[in-house]
Amino acid sequence: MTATPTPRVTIKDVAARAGVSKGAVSLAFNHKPGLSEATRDRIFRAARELGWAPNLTARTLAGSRVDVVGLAICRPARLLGLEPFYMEFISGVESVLTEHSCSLLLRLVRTVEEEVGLQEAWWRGRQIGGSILVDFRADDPRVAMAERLGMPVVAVGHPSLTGGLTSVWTDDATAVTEAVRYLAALGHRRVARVGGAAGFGHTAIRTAAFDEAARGLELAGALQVATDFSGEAGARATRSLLTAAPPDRPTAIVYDNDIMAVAGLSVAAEMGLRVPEDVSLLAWDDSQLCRLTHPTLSAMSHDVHGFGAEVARTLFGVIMGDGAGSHPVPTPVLTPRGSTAPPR
Amino acid sequence: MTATPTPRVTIKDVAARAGVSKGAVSLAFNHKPGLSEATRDRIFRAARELGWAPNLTARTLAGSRVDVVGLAICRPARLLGLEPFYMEFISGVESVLTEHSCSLLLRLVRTVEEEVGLQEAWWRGRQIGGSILVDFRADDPRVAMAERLGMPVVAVGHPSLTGGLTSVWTDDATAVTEAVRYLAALGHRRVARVGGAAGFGHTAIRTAAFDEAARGLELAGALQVATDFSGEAGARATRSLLTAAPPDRPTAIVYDNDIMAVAGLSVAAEMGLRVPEDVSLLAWDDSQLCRLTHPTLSAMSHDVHGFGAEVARTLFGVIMGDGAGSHPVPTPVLTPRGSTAPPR
DNA sequence: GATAGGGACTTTACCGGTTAAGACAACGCT
DNA sequence: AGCGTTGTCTTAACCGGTAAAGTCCCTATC
Repeated sequence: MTATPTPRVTIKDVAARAGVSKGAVSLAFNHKPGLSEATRDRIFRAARELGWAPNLTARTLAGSRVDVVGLAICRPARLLGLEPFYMEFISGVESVLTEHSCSLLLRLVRTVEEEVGLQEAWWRGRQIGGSILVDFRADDPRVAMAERLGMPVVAVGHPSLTGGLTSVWTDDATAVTEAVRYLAALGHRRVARVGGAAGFGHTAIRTAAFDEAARGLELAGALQVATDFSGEAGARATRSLLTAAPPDRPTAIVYDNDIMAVAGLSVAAEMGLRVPEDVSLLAWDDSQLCRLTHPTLSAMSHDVHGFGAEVARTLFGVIMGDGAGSHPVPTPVLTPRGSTAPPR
Repeated sequence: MTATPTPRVTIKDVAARAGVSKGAVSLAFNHKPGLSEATRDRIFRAARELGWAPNLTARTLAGSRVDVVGLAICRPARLLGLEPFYMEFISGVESVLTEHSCSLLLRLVRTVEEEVGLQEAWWRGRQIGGSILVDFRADDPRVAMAERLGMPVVAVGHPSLTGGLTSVWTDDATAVTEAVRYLAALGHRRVARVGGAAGFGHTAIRTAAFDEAARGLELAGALQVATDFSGEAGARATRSLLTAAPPDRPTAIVYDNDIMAVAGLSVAAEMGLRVPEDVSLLAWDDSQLCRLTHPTLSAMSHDVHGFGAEVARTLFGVIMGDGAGSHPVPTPVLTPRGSTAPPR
């Protein structure tokens, strides 16, 4: 990959035009003291006339800031396209990065090991000033990696999974409990949950919380199914749950994301079951998708955009030297819509 | 944004350990001739032992390759989260980039002007080796920009919009025509289209093609509505189209993306109209979403993932010096599912 | 035996910035 | 007058690589 040669204007040209040294130009552009207002003006004028802006690569190499942050997502590419969560999360991250004239370096990887290698290469190569780590699993190798490299990162995930790293997280356990309590309060005794991929730490947390809540409420049934987060898997899981005969069939199903809930909704329709009369459905993540279905989907909603923004803000903090900390963001709250009601 | 200091191992350390000069290490790592096998081995061993990988920033500055490509998307962040298209497109792009150990620099921008500034800064700053330009509009300033900078780019859009730039595009006009013909063949005489944002070039192309097709087939009605691509807008548009009394009411609606079609589907349900008996719906882009609704959505489907991959491949070609060219990818094809049928 | 031609490395000059240290004039103070 | 400050700007080293030019030695050639 060779770059096409272009006559690029450098700091030297600006210095020459302003009649100063390149050091002076550097001082001016970094708003550092040691220059008279007059010279500063001349330098900025010269730069403007030449259309010059500092070369970020050189600036990075020279050891100052790095205005790129990394994000590697470890999920099959095709699956990702479908999940509104990430795109919304990214757009939240971007919204904060943009304010700092910072860009996002994105890469899809196949395995955690591949991600570790990538993050390390990025960091050593000074490609990034810090990184956002997502989708934590138990004993995640990225905890050790970040510590070993001394790389500023923010871990998206529950502190129990992210070791000593600065983390931003939602209290999924509480949210799951709230969801189950709500359904129980409506009168449901047989509740099921279509969960995410078993490998993920947050899935495990939700699974445990669901079990506990069901036990606590002494529900008659509390089945859980693991999926890969895809709509197809959600549909399959729903179909298998709903084929049970009425007394055993769950009267309410909680989904781990909204795309699976949408799939579940259409499976119910396909099986001739009415929502919410015959079965109640409750989504998670609550993208706009939940408001576009009929009936609209009740959901455990949280502000994914704001979540991403908070992650980015926290990362800037870490880069600036803030000590490790745990930043909970608001727990997902129940937003009842048309897909939940008391069982018949 | 300051980088935390970390003892980084550099080419010098590797050179010292292997007992050679750093020039030799550079030769070895770039697979250039002029080194004996024995030395090469020693160098690689030393590098492995120290866990060294070339610093990409320095490599870039020294004027060789740049292994990052840019992508700026000009759409309100919140809207983006919802559109499966981009995430799938990006994952297609990524799939090819990954093979080349190349990363994607992503940024959301508010206006085309902002994008022009950003791309220019990226390019001048040698942050990127090339860029992917999307969402072309008539007289797009990015055409002149790319030519002025001599920056390798690939334009995603019809050649009539992308000037002399290398472009990758789908033949939307033909696809729209096929869609209308299909609906007409089913017996529909009143067909409507819920289109995308008026500013976009591809929207204009589809609008014109729709008009022409409707005229050619002498349809009784061929209304078109512009939206911002959001589900809400799609729902609004559908609602207004379907409130007309039966003789004037369209019996079929074509949508410019799938999210609006999903919204349309639920509006129909909400209004007590059955799909496809009372009104046929036809989506565009065909993400997995279309297979998750009930009824499933007929769609003009194209391989968005493959589209993204082709764009990335083409960009590599341009960077390697391929002349400008026009790369059509397969025209979206009609995939009939459950949401289209002859009108009653 | 002098010369040419390679192969295998090393030297050295960048790339385009940052930054610590140095130079120099003007100023205030004893 | 002599001297330490300040303020303003320049110098030069450095960041971590790349690549052209140079060095050195070994071998083939006339």
